[in-house]
Amino acid sequence: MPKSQKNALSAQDWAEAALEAIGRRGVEGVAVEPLARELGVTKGSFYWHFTNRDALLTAALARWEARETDEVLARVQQETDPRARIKRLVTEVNTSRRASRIYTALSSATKPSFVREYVERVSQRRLQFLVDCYAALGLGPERARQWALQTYSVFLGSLQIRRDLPDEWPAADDPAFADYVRFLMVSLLPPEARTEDNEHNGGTTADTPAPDPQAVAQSR
Amino acid sequence: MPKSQKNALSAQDWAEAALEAIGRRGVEGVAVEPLARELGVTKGSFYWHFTNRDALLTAALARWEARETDEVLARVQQETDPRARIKRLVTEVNTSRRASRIYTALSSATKPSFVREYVERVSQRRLQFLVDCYAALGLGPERARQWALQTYSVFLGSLQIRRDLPDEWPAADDPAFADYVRFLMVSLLPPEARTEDNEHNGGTTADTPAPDPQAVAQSR
DNA sequence: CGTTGTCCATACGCCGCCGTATTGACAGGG
DNA sequence: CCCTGTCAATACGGCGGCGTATGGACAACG
Repeated sequence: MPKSQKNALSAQDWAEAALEAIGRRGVEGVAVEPLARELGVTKGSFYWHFTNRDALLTAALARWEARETDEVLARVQQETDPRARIKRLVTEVNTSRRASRIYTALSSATKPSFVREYVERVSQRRLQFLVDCYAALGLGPERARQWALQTYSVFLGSLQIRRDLPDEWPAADDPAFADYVRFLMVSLLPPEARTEDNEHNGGTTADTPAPDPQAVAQSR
Repeated sequence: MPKSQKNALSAQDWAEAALEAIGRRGVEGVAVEPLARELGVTKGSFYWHFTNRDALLTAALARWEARETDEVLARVQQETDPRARIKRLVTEVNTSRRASRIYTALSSATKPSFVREYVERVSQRRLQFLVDCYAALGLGPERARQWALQTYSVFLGSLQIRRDLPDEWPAADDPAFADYVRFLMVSLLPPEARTEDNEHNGGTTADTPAPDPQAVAQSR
């Protein structure tokens, strides 16, 4: 069974290109022939790797779901203190313009109906993660849910504002950005847990030894 | 110049149908022939009222912009107290599922490039309205902007959550909804202005005599 | 009763995309 | 060598949507 016979494309390459197209042109913009042109090949290649366009979309969605749940949450979970985790999630909004474009594109997509399932699962896991964070701060289930919904709203709304009003949003390197994040954390943490305004610990669970491997920047 | 010769369609009818299609199938879903079928006519009718598809989209967008700025803000401005206005804006999220679907569809649209201009103007005016509300509470420009950004994020994020996780969002008639709104208002009002947790006044500007004409419900 | 202007139906050519069928290049393994 | 399996180019039919061209139908008005 021979393998790479030169510059052979893989199904993963197609799925990644599909994700890129989703971010730039929306789900409807994932068309086989234009994608093939961008990859420097023709449809003949595509229909060897996939049975049809829907199969490509499912592959892309599976990739997206993996990245937006396991990987991101694993990164955030390096922070052990719930406050630091929450702050980390809020700042993660500014990590990738591309990721936010893909999310909003998928969220507003309707045509391949199975897209909604993926969006729902990813959102569900993100929200549950926040609920757990607030529960770890000692809040009851109802209160934790309310705080989590509020924080997740800010998270999603920030994505939207960055897209609709890019001029109103401070760049990640702008000092106003750090100011705004500090401001947000005051509203997004219950008063009992508001011991520090920075990513230091407070004493509810554990310490925060993570050296912040993935930084905030890379935006714009 | 004869006018209505029976059940004649107007350009407004087409624009309204286009808006409906945007909400249900996205901007790409605004196709002339399917729309004509839904209206019980053929393309011949359309190309009498409009020169092409882009003209229809601009008409629909103009309609949308008028409704989402002047009309909504005029309604909210019936509240004279800034706190009541802010609360009103937050609860208005739940007035119309249709309006939120149209907004997210437009926000994620890319293909007719002029769509972005409309979205930007509407977002700009909404945010500015919030900035004015917080300025009326006595905050300085920088603080008012931070509070407004936070509130607008919650506003937009709530739209998104209602769409992505409909089961996690309390219905407008659910008592949990009123609970959540009260909870939000605590975080969304600066401490100095947090005199009441309800829609009563506090004494910064004037009273709140509006009899709440458009209620919250109609959701789901 | 013809004329004029409004509103719509029908028919056509075009283009972009989907999916299939067929053929071909090219690498390894026997 | 040839044979098999991998990856891709080409060619084709079909469909749905856009825009045009033309020809009514039908009211109002003289």
